[in-house]
Amino acid sequence: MTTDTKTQLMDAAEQQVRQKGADGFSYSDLSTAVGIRKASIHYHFPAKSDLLTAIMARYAKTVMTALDGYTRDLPTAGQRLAAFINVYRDALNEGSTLCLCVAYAVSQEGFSDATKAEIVTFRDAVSDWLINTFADAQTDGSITGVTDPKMEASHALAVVEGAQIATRFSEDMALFDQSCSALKGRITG
Amino acid sequence: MTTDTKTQLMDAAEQQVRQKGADGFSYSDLSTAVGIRKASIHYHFPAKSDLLTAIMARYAKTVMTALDGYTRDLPTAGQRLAAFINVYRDALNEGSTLCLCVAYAVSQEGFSDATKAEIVTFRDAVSDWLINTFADAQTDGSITGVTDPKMEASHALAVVEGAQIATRFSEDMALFDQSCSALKGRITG
DNA sequence: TCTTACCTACCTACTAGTAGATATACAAAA
DNA sequence: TTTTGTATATCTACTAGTAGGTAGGTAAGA
Repeated sequence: MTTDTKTQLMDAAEQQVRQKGADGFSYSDLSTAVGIRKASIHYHFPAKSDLLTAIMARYAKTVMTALDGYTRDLPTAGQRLAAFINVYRDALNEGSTLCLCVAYAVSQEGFSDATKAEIVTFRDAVSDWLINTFADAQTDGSITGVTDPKMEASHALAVVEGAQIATRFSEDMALFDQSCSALKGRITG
Repeated sequence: MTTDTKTQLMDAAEQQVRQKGADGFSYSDLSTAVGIRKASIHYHFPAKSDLLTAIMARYAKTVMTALDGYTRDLPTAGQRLAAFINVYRDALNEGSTLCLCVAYAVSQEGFSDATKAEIVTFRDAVSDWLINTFADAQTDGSITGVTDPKMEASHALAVVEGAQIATRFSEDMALFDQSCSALKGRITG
């Protein structure tokens, strides 16, 4: 099965952004990666900001589909939180790549409104998912000590994103696990 | 009192890195900010990597001096942890700037060995400070539920750095406080 | 007179982006 | 069936602007 050029471009761009940031790659890099002339990329994505927006939108869709899948398939809030942590663990690739959102955090100022909007929408969706998960935990008791789901949600997101940054420097996945273990330790079922 | 050019350059560079990342500013931007010709910057910092290394080293020194001051002046581990969280809170400037370390995280791959070494040294120093703080908490009881100081240290660092990222997008300091409140809530004295 | 701290003028390499030609495929009209 | 038209996806060749960095000169102070 051959992947169409547009998808190949998005794949390569996402990879590069997560490795080096939005300012860390060029259309020239991309053309080498995909095997297409630099100018041809502009056919699919007229401006770099279009590409940046497109990969953020796709990333949001992919992650939210996974999270919604956990809501459907995993019976307890604790299991869903564990799965959530694993999404951010897998995104690391042994420290070589970051979650797209973390990678976007630094360059954020130079982004187009469309890109920024896509990021905010994604973060809100993840937040809501976490709030629901912690609210469920209050009912099913699968996570200890939950009194404020909203607070727990922003705390949990900070932990996994912060753990990514730490692991990025150490290139040791054990540090990610150590950073998250206080959160994981509260899962009882 | 007039600040010397080298310091002015480092001040401007640090500001820009924390706003836009290491790839987000140029010697040209810097020359405008400081009022010196672009070529003259090379007199003080022959290569951009020299400047990047210098501001990381200075930042590390400043932060560690502050933290060591807390160890000296603040009687309980709880008070020291609260002060630590505040360092990362103040670094945010309402969401417009990040801690230099977080700002460096994305571009990290393209850095010189000297710059990387400076980052690692700094992170190790902060880690050690946190480990000592949590170890003290086990003795003075000023933070609840501390059983593993090393684990607590990496957890706490992840929380404050992750909280910075979240706040960066929302530009609402309340989100930083909310993300840290689970950690702060464990301080009893 | 040597050092410090700047300058002008320049270089090469790369950036995003544009213009216009071309090859292919597929469908409607002659 | 052949011709014509059109959309898709690519190409070559180019632009203006910016990147980091260098060469060599200059003015002031120790």
